[in-house]
Amino acid sequence: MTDVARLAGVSHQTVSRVLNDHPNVREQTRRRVQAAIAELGYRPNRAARVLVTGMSQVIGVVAQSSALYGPVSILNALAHAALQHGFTVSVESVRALDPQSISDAIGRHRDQRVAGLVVIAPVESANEALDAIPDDVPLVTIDGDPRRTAGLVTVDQEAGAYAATRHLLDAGHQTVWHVSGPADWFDSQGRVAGWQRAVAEAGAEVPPVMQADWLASSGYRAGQILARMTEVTAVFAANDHLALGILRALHERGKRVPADISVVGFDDVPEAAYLIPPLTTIRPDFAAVAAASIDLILEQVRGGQRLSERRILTPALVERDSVAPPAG
Amino acid sequence: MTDVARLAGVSHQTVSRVLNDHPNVREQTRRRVQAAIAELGYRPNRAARVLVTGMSQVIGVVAQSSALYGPVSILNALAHAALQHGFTVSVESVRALDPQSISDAIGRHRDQRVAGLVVIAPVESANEALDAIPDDVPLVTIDGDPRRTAGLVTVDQEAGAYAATRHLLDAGHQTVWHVSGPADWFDSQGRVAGWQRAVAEAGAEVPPVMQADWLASSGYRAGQILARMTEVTAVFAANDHLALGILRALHERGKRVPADISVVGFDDVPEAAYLIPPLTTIRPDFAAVAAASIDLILEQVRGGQRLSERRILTPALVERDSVAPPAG
DNA sequence: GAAGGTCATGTTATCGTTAACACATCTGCT
DNA sequence: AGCAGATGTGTTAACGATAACATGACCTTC
Repeated sequence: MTDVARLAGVSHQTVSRVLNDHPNVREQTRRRVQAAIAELGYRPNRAARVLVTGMSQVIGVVAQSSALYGPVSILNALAHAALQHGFTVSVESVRALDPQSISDAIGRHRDQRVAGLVVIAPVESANEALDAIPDDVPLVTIDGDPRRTAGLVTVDQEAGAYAATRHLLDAGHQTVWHVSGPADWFDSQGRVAGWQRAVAEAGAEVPPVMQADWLASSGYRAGQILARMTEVTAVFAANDHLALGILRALHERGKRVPADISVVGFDDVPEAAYLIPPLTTIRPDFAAVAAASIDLILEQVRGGQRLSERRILTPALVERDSVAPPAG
Repeated sequence: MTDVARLAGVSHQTVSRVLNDHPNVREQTRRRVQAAIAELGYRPNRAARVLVTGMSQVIGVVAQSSALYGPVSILNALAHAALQHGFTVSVESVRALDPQSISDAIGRHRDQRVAGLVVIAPVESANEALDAIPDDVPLVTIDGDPRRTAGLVTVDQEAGAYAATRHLLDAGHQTVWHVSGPADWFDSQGRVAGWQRAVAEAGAEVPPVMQADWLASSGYRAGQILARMTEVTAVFAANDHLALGILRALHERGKRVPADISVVGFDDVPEAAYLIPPLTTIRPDFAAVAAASIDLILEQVRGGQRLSERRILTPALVERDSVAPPAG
């Protein structure tokens, strides 16, 4: 920086002003400094800036490491959205969402002096660590506890589940079965709630929830059971991978989809359109979730205070070929 | 840090020595300092340390943002492997792997003073940006150009493809067709080469390559063509999602798998075992790729010089139900 | 034309850490 | 006892940026 200042014939402070777009610099001086920067290929030292300002241009993200489509899509979109505002994201992946792991990850972020924190906190056990974060750190949770008052961005799981179930009922099914994600995920809870509401509103009997995790393997196991029950004609799976496993189990036992049983998924993974049969599903807008999160966090960074605003995004139904009227 | 020093009754330099595990500190002093650190909840300021040492404990990773299973798995495993050595990874996701985007990402990493760089560089266009990196920056490329001499970690695409093709030939098929990934990916090129070698070695005719990308949609299109050609009895797909699309297209046109046509994929995504039928595929060890990369980069960080070592990992065949002898 | 502003720039102090060197105090050996 | 070398600790300077204040030049305004 000293070299740049010397070459441009100004003080280092003026260079700093040019770098930070301060208003009080003569146009001519600014150009001279910029030329010197370009000529020397100078790049500012972030660490020095962070040291003196006490804050980096980085958004810290905490997420569970997984290859699940939803979280991965959100992560990618977060990086992209942040970049458009001149920020970088730094992701701390945790193995499991226990309070200790989460607060370790948050600690590592705070050591880096991140400007704000985005935590993908889909389970209850995250709350404890979240509550321990000092109030002066901007915070947004994605898929977090709907009951918490902090900044929250999420897709409306209940509305999506309601739409999926409603779609099956509208096709003429008496009732709809549900294969759910892990019980401790808020996503699962919301989807169960939306499904129950739709079935109950239709005056139908609400079948018991079939508990699973998010993977095709557990969908397959649930499907094996569903295939044995002759009264089942419609299933809403909590995500597309579960649906994939169900499809396979039904196929194995000679149940045709959608002729014998209709299935709806959730997420609209890229493969959904190429399953046998193409899967009707619910599509959340992950890019919008990310954009809203970055928006909300930057508002807090600029304002210097916590915001407890919520942004809830409604997902859309994508119709394909896995739903038909019941056989009878 | 000054507070800690005062509480422990030592100088700040001694605190620094305790923090960095310097040998010349009396055991008793060390304990006193550690107690003070714990009592005050002191955490060192990374930025100050980076400023003075000129290097952070961060490994910079450059990857294309995508939800593809392979890259995502590697990313997660990299973070985990780095953490075990006290390092953090920082990922810069680029939209496309053009030279400009890559060198921007590398520039952002260097501004942060990363200790080393891991670039997932599966296409030729990455080379240009890679060559522009100064020699004193530790560098490892994953899935990079096999012809480059820099540190390289990759799975042996050719061996995997050879095993897949061999497996089909061993089942009795006259020849094997191949649906390939994008032509500019080294992964694709390696898989094509392995497939060709196996077919040629068996003295069979090598069919033309069917060009696709990595997505189920293009697998579906390729499958529609394959299904029309009565002589096709065995297909090796460059990845599992392609295979998924192929499976669907074959099913639609009344071709049974594996009775009429056998299919092998690549990657062993978690859903592979639950396709219709369960997919025989090649499983690369992504965790091992990540571990080798971190290993190799840390060796360079410690040694202070570039290493042009290569670590090539052989993937394994996973047999399921999508392969059978030809019908005739 | 003197007072008071604004504008453009420079000077100095500071952020929190590690490096380099200086200085005691021990240890073991002759 | 005396001295070399190890051991433990303190002092000072630096890393590269921004903040806060100081300064001088140029406008207004009455």
